[in-house]
Amino acid sequence: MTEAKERTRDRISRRQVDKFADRRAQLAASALQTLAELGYARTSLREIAQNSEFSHGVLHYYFTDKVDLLTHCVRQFEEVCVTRYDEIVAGARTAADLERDFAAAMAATLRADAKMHRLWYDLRNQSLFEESFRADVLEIDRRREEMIHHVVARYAELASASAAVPQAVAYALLDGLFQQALLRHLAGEEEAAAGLERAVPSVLARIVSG
Amino acid sequence: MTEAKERTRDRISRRQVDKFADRRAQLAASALQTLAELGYARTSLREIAQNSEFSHGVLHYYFTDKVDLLTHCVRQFEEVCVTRYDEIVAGARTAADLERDFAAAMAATLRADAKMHRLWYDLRNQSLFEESFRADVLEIDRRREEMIHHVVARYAELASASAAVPQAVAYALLDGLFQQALLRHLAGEEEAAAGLERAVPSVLARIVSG
DNA sequence: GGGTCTCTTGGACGCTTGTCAAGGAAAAGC
DNA sequence: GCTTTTCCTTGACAAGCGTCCAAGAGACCC
Repeated sequence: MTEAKERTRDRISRRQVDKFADRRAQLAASALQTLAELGYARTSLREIAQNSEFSHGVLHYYFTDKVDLLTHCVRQFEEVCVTRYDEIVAGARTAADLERDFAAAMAATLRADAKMHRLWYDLRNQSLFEESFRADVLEIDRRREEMIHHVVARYAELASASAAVPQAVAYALLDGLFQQALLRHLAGEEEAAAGLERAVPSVLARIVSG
Repeated sequence: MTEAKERTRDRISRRQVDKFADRRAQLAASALQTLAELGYARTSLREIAQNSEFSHGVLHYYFTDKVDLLTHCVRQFEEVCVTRYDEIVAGARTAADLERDFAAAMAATLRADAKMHRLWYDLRNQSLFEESFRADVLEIDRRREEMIHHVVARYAELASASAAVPQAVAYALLDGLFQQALLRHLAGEEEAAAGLERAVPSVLARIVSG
């Protein structure tokens, strides 16, 4: 076999691999949309297929089984989840800036992505019952914790203070705050996001000591 | 009809009502046990019946349908959930007492009732997708908030300080802390409860200003 | 343009689910 | 003790599930 042929074959097989991966991603996106709408408990493969442009049989061409699909979904979800506050941290010039912008960003994502967030909590909870996703879920949670840590650390730096609680605790507190706001928001309480935006700065101030 | 007869009939009908309610409670208890074990998504009526001493058909004698049963479960769950820290609040003589005992109690219930707690979070999350339980779930959450408020208010009183955040925020923070500890505990992390016990006092101190 | 390989469809399977009804067992009433 | 009422079991049902497969459609190479 000539080198040219080998290169060609590589290119083709790479293209196939990419196409395969792309379709997997596309189907996983449809699955995530369905999950966000119906929740884990009521999401079926047929329902997922119906939210895509394919028929239900194709799912078993791209995924070995349901767990494989859902695991892929969780991993794909991660990328959306985890880079949300980076630019805010980078852009803030003062502690007051960061406080305000971070609170506003949390409120904004609560309003805009409520269904995705409820899916996240659903999947995280599911991992308490099913071993299959647990590793991936914990990995995402770890990254979320890091994401919050960046905010808190930068905030402390700008405020010439230092974090007063471990980063795991800081994450737990802010996540609890957000989850409670999500609960209210999805229950129809109009002021839920505004309440979150008001609460975040005071909490942020309290978890750094200066 | 004589008065005696009326009294007798009342007594009998009351006894029947009580018996009916008792069996409903008994079946709901089996359902809760099953839910705590399998999670909402994988709990079926047949599975519930198998965890009781009856066959699956009886569930439709005591409950009109699955939603009726699960709603009853949620309500029944409430009573277990909500009185947990009352005696600690009553017994504490100093702020340091309360801090220590409350943290210890949280760690203890995390260790002892982890499966019940994961069920609670599962049901609360489910209510974000299904309207049916939402009202009951929100009511329980409101009571949990009050429960936490009692602790915080008493703590502030003993410390001659005042609560520095709204009670909804205090609840959100402590619940977030607990949930994160539950996550770690059920993932097999041995020190999760100990970590919670260590974190609670510092958080408690920070949400009252003195 | 015929043949090969990739991709997709739609139907079939075995199983589980919630629901229901017919009938037996047990208890209550007289 | 017989009848009536209450309670419980068993088996059936339609629907939905995850999974698999035969076969067609389409892309691609020579």
